[in-house]
Amino acid sequence: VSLRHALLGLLAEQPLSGYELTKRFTAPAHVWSAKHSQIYPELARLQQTGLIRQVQAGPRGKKTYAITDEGRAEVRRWLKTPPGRTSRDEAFLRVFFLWLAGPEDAREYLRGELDYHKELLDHYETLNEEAAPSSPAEQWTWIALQAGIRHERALIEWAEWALDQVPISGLPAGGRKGRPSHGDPDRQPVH
Amino acid sequence: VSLRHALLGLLAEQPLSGYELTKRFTAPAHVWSAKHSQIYPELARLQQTGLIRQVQAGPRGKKTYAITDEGRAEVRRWLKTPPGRTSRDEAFLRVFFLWLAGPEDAREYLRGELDYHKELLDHYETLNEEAAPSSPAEQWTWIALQAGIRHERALIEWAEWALDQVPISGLPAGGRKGRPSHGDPDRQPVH
DNA sequence: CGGGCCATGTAATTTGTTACATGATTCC
DNA sequence: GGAATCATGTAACAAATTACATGGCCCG
Repeated sequence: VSLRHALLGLLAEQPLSGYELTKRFTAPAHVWSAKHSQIYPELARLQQTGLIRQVQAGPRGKKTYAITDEGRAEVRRWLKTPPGRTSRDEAFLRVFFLWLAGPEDAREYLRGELDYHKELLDHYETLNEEAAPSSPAEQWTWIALQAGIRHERALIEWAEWALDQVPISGLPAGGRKGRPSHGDPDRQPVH
Repeated sequence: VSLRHALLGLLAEQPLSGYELTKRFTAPAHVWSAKHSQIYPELARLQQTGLIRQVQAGPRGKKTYAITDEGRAEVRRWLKTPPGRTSRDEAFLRVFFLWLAGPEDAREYLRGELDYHKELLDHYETLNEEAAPSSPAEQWTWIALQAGIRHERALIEWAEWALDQVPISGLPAGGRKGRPSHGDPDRQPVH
């Protein structure tokens, strides 16, 4: 049940409403994803169990929640348990099956990945330049951001390399120049 | 509905049984995760809709399935749709909340991440050395493997860097030596 | 006064996990 | 013959998505 802890963790930093929390989980560079229809009931449950409490009521029925001491204790307890390792990356999954597509479609897919990760990197680097972390929470967000940057850089380099691995069909042979050998010599390109 | 396509994609390479598919989704370096209790019903559904068919029956009630032409077409169609981008990385999520833990616990967490990614990298590099991809499917698996390797390397470097950012409590100041400045100068370590 | 966003909720459905259940084969 | 692993399934529950539903506030 990680959504619960994600909500608690964000509320530990500052009081927020369900709507504001939803935006955090929907934003482009989101770390965790969830829809409002999952968040509102979860907030209700958290309040019932005393891990958060409503601290404000604004216009339009806005409810702002803050974490309680029990909530903070729960996050700390959670942080000491081993993290779940269930990875489910659909974009990455598809790479394994690109042999089913033609070289044309495969290249298009990789180009799409390249663009996506370039955009994300760009976004992260903007955040990084604007960043001036003062609070501990902001400092850890900054540390996490560095992971994002390194991650995106790695994937961009990979996508560029991968594009170089799949031949350009429709062009006479010789379109690509020397590819660095990698482990096994004479590795043939796909297709 | 990505599990469906993951199953189809694997069956496109070779006929497999539910049990064998389950192993693929449970293995350490798995790209997608699923339990047998989700896989068996999904296989039944895929068979009913004609995307796969049973091609063999072995001992112990083993059923081996193969993809059909319609199934292959469905994978190709899927590959042309934009990939889902729902990221949910619990281990990464926790980093944002490490300010709630003490420096001691934060360091321990990062050390855990470092170990985990080192082990994975080691595993991937072993696979890479053993790799001799001949079929197109194996070649794309190999290309995907390179992404994994770059990914793990990036995260290992990040974890090492991050460990250097959080002070070692219980030791007199001066335990750490010069940290490279990164963007903003004089950025203070956490806590 | 109308369009866009703020703001919250519930219901229906799908997806995923955990637990329950069973039995065959192989290897020692 | 007993333990490990192969092998498949169902049921109950939890988590997540999609669709339904409603209304207030703000700005032009």
